[in-house]
Amino acid sequence: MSELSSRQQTILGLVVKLYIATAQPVGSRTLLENHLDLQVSSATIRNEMAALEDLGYLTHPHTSAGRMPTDKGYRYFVERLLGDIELSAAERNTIRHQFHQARLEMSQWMRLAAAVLTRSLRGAALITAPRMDKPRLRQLSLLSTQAQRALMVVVFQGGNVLNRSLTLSEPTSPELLIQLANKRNFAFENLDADAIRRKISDFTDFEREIVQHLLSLMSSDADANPQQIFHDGLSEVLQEPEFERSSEANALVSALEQPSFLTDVLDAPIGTVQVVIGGEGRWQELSACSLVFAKYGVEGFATGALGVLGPTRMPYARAIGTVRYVADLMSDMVSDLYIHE
Amino acid sequence: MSELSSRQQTILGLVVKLYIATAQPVGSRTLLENHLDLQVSSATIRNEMAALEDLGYLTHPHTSAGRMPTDKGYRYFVERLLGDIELSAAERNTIRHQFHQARLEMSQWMRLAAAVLTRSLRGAALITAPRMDKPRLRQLSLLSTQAQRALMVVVFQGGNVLNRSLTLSEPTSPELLIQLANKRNFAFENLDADAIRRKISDFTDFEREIVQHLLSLMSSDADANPQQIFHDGLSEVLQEPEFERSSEANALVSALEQPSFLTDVLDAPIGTVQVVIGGEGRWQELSACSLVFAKYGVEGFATGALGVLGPTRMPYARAIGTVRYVADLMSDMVSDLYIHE
DNA sequence: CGCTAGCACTCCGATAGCACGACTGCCAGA
DNA sequence: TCTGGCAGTCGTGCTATCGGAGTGCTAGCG
Repeated sequence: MSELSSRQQTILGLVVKLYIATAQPVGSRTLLENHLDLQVSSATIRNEMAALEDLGYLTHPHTSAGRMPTDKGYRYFVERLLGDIELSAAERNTIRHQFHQARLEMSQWMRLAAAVLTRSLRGAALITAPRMDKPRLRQLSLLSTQAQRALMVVVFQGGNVLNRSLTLSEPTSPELLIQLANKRNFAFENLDADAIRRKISDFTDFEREIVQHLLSLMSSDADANPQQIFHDGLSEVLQEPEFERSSEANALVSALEQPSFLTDVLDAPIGTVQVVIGGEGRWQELSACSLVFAKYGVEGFATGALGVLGPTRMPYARAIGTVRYVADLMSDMVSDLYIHE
Repeated sequence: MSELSSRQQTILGLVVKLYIATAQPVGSRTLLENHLDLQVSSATIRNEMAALEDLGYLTHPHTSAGRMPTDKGYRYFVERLLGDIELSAAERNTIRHQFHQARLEMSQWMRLAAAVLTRSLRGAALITAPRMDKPRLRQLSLLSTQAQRALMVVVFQGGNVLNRSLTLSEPTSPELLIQLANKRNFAFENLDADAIRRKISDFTDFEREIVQHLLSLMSSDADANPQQIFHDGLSEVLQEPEFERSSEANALVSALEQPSFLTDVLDAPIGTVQVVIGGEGRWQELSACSLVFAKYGVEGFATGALGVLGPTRMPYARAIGTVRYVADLMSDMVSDLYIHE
């Protein structure tokens, strides 16, 4: 990314901001009218704009239209021109306050996080539940439901609860199931899947059958335990002018409905906010969108992702600030709730 | 609803069918071309169409356009003109087969039901989890997580599992919690919320605190336990021509995002398939849509709803047949899984 | 050498006019 | 009671036109 003169940076920044605000291509004259403090003429701006276009930061929808940023232009803007992106103390307070009022429950917090992002950014909020990295067993229950059927309830260290109903290969008495659960409960307490797998040779065939189910439940295998992506605010995004044409809107909705899609996209180191602009070449469906997201949770323990999806013409500063703050809050939640002292 | 002559019924039926197939207003000549067996002239058809319009079953978008059905026309069609709406044996088999391959789990079945509806009807599928009418307790666990925090895991008769983390009013030892859970476990086994509430006077303050949480978890109160509505196939619907204009699409998406909205709509006696056409006057947002849905489950025990949302121009016969069949399958699932012998 | 003023040029979008085709409504006659 | 035919209505697609917004270029100024 070659260096831009200071004046080019200013102009690029102004074009991006104005375009974000108005959704209209901005011309040299319009730019001047909105920023009277620019001490140059419109002709100069035209020259600089042409230069920025040659460098790939701006485009033209057609000859006699104003300029609008390219994805590269947005990227430069986000990485180099974005100043202070901390939320104000007042905004932080409002958000924090809402979280403190909610019940101590992950699903509540997720719903709330989505609502906060949606409301403050007018975009679609996405959030995945935190997934445990190496879940360790806390308690295993087996309850008989029918002769060859049982319900397995597993509580993990940290308070995650999963359950699954099993079909058994042979009829089994309720007592036997309880007995088995109690036995394994002590033996497996605090172990992760690998440790349990190492013990598997000690078991009878029947025990092994049960333990296989347990292991499948504990694996973070996407097939066995599909990850729910909670989303909210889709209708907000669809109101943006770029989704007037139904084909654009459709691409977005389809993308969101593909369950695998977002888990592919939402991968980031924890603590940083990632920005994917216009699908960044890799995701055709997102060509009109940007995604601002962050991983939250405690690395190596339990992590999830949350973010906001909007048109490329998105208020990046606010988005980055808000996503970061909400992710921090959610991380606190995870470490508070899951890592009990 | 006044009586129509047999010829008027035929014509209304043909208009509805043709309009559903083509999404174009159908004129008298077009109707004849598609149904050469009609032994009348186009002029006669025009007369009958005019009569049907006077009676409110058809409209005109403008003077020189063909006719299209009104909501009243659709309703007449659905209630009086729809013949055999059983699925063919082959279709039933295909669907049943898919269900038998799935794991024995409600969430899996819901996902599958949604997928089946979406694929066979090209509409958005909606489905709520079965909610127990009077849940009876099977097992209660209390696990200590922090000094003043505990995790409550409740298994209901039938194998539903819910959990919630609690904040306690005073520090409590893990042992005490386990002890309490065990004690209540026996006392509450197989009781419903009312029966438990009747016993509440026997308890110490601390026990009462816990039991309050238990009761809130057992109540089907919408605030305490918001009902998830799973949906799929939204993008299919948005491809229909009536959602070209983004405002229509938006109304639909907003409606789906309002959590309370669908629980209001989806209320029906079990066993029958309900059809809501064009929002039926009550739901503004659905004015371009129809909703074909049914309640499933076992009345008085656990029930949910499932259905399909599409444009009013929807293939009602297929929709009603498919929704009914899938609802039946889901009911079997509920009685099989929840009411263990 | 950089900046500016001015001008020619391009292109979009809105508007109007026109011909075409689809359909209705109606009337007279079988 | 039905039908054939005809006049009338209205949307659609095509074309032409016009104004406006904005660019690119060039000559001239500091």
